Amino acid sequence: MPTLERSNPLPLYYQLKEVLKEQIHAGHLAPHTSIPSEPELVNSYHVSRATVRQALAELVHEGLLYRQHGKGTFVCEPRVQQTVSILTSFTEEMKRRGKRPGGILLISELVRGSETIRRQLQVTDTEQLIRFERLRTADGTPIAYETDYLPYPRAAAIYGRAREVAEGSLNSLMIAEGLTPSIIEQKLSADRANKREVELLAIAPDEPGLRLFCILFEQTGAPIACSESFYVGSRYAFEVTLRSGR
Amino acid sequence: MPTLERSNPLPLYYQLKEVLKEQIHAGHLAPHTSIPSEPELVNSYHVSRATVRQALAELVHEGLLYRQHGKGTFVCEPRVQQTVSILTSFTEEMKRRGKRPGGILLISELVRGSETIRRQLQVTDTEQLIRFERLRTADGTPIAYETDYLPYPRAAAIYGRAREVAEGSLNSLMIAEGLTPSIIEQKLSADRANKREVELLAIAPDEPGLRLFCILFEQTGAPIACSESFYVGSRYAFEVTLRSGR
DNA sequence: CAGTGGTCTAGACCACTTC
DNA sequence: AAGTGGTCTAGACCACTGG
Repeated sequence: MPTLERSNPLPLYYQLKEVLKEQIHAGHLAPHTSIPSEPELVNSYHVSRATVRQALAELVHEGLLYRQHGKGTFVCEPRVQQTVSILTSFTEEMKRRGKRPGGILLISELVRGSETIRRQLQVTDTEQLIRFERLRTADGTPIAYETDYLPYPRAAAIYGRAREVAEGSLNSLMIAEGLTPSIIEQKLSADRANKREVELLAIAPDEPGLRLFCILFEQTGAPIACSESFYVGSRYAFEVTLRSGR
Repeated sequence: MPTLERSNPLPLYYQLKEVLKEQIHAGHLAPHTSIPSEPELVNSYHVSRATVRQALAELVHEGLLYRQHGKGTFVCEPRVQQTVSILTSFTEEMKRRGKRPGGILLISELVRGSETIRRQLQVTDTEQLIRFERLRTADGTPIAYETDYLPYPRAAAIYGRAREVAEGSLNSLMIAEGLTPSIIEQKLSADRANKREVELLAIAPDEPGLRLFCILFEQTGAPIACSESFYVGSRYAFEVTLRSGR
């Protein structure tokens, strides 16, 4: 049994979480089997009950465990453990699905942008917007056509590293530059492709697809990016797993 | 200032949550303003710091508050406070959007069902499935066509109250019968309508729409229902708000 | 420096489940 | 009755933020 390190800068409850996660993912704890009780964990790891409970509460929130009053704490089924994923990151999602993510950066420029987008990004009247146009691929097949907007003076570092966006890693680039998306607001509708999309995605003009509008916010609610994408219907479906009673 | 009742069967941390929620929704605490600090709440409500922290932690999880180490606890913007809602309940979602939800129960029957659906609902070889077919409307306009499946012996009470499903409240009926959906797995793709959908929804044969496959699970991961729906693209768009770093 | 939230302890009592 | 998780207390020390 691994032990928790008090010299480790990571908190004890976090270390305990990692240990339990590791045991679940390694298959040492099968779905619907109970994990050790709170007093047992207290004795095994030499921490207080409050620390154990903080670790367990977070794992319940993350969908790895469920608890039943008077009975015990149990391991969730793998399907329940899935992360929520209606495209927080195209690149990450493709990897999750076992596909090779790729892309082409078609345009990167500074523009004024429409009033709607300016309002969404809450820019002042004189500020400009960074605009990227990207073709996104999975295993080499074009899947979607995406346009991204970021507020210029704020995301200037991103614009300077535009070449890296070509590889499809805008999301990780934003995190690296200190613009961490914490809230994602999305609107998803069925639509037909426009001319440019038909051409670049090489599809029939009446092929149905999914149009996704997306606004990213920081934890505080400050907008840091927005995007519009068209996903070819026959090549991509969104998957979402939600846990209620959070 | 409201006080917490120790005679109240509801836990103190829960009562404190309700008080804070009430103050936020009433607008007494504006977005990005700080709420009282932990010691202040301890003194005001005569509870321990752990109780205060449990209340605050849950409100952070629900997207009502955010915290900054060393600075304070702040009220999130309304948009961040939105509930995640890619259709956990059509009826509830329509109310949220200010539309009058309605529906027509076209069919309620017991069937064997396809092997795919039987596998998803994990029924034994001899068990039957309840099958509902529903037209779902908002302000009288047909929005979607939905087929629901539930395992028969388990959801027998639902079948007995099938008439109530007509009003579109299958979700609340399930909760009332002790089948509480806790995890929702959804797959959303762009598609064309089939003949029956074209007819019942009164749309053009090539009108694009959203096809939603949905499986509901209990907290334990046991499946309790699944459904397939077709939403008319020009009449409905899905909205999702996600909070990462949960 | 004082004030904030982040982590942690060692207890206590209760409600629910199982036997 | 024994074991489980649910709630609650009264402390403690730390790390981060601001003036």
